[in-house]
Amino acid sequence: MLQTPRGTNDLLPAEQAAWDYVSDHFRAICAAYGYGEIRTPVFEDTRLFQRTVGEGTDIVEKEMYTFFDRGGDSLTLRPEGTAPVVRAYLEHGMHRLPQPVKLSYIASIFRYDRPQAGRLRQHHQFGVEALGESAATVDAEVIALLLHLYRNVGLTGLSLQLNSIGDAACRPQYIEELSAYYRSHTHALCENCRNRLERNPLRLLDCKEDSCQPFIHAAPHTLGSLCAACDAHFDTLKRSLEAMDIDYTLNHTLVRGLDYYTRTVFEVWPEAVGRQSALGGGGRYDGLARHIGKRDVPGIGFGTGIERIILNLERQGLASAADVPFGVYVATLGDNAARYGIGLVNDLRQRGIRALMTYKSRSLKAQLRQAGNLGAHYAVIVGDDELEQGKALLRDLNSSTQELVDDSDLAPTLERLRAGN
RNA sequence: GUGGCUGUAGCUCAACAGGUUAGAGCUCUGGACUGUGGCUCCAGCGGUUGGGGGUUCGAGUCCCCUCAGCCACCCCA
Repeated sequence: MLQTPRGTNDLLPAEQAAWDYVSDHFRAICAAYGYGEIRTPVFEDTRLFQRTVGEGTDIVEKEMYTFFDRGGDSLTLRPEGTAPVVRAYLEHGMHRLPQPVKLSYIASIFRYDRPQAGRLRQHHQFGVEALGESAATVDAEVIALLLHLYRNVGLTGLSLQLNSIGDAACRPQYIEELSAYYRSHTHALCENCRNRLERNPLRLLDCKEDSCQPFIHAAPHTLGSLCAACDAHFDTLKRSLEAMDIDYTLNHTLVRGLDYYTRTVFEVWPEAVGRQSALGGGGRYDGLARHIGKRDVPGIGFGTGIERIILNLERQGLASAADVPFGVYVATLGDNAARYGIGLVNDLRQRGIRALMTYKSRSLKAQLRQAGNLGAHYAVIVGDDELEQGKALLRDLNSSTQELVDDSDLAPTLERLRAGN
């Protein structure tokens, strides 16, 4: 039996309601904040991600779905949402638009990873990017939008983890400081950390190894070595968040996995016990555009996992059931009535009414049972008797009452009933 | 990529210490009620016990491999 590739899922009609629910909220909030939706290709030139995400990262090193097309070009299934949007901004000359340009997206993301609950090889993200403005008030807006989304869909008990990792002016010095500190303790570090020290020192702060925790605690903080400009930027961000009554937790170990981040970095975590997977995260990436084009474009954005939002809603017991749309079931008896029924159903559908009927000859009992199962509100019952009189029985399936209605009144009556539903 | 747990109808689960044709509930279909749903009762459909190999007279049950899901790690969404 063939099945979905590992780490991928079918989204069935019954599960669609939850997706629509969160997607509708996301789109409404984006509209309120002035973010326009953008769609970029599912695959891009492999170099886009190599240059922006960073050669030393897990994504580029071992998680990308990369392939050569028939023309010999190396393409990669989108492993994250930001780089393609920045690419589109540059490609379409959006620097001529009023800045910042605020874009939102709903996109599939692909990463070759070992699957687990809430961790898939193809997952989906809501994301937002504000491009062309470096003011920290934009950072605050982006964070507010994300938390607004979580609040509106009903997620509670979340914590905003916040940090600033500096920029080109001060980060190199910090990394030097951090490396120097760690080099003095090399002998006591785990093997992984010894590698990090060489390859990606910032990630030393991410280590979960017990024996490394004391070093993380004692290590110099990024916040302690920010340059004046970054310090002021972070200060404005904090004050802006406070102005919106947004609580945050300063987390000096939060450095994010991708190389392109500068200054602001943040994640939102579910409150649940143990180390949970982040619901969403993002940050500022003022150096990213340079890797793609000739222009410097400051930017800030977030990505948040749709499957994880829904998973957490379910864990909170907030499964959203689909509303059953107004519907009519046309039950017929006999060949003549069946033909009449096909015409009636067709007419109702042209009017936008959900109309259903059986595809083969079945007992009236079976047809009404199916009408109930399909969630129809009304049944139209037509047999030879009704056909002769030019009438049909209109049955209210909730109240179990029915009346004889003129054929010509049927559709208008149902339209009226739908309006009142 | 590492370690561990799990895997029986569409769903939720049974099946003594290996022993005849692997059961039940729900769902679906039909009937009791030849033109009136939901309740009840009856019946039917539905499984190469995730897949492959091995041990054995005999494997859902034991062993190996493999696939998938889950948990922890890794990492993040």
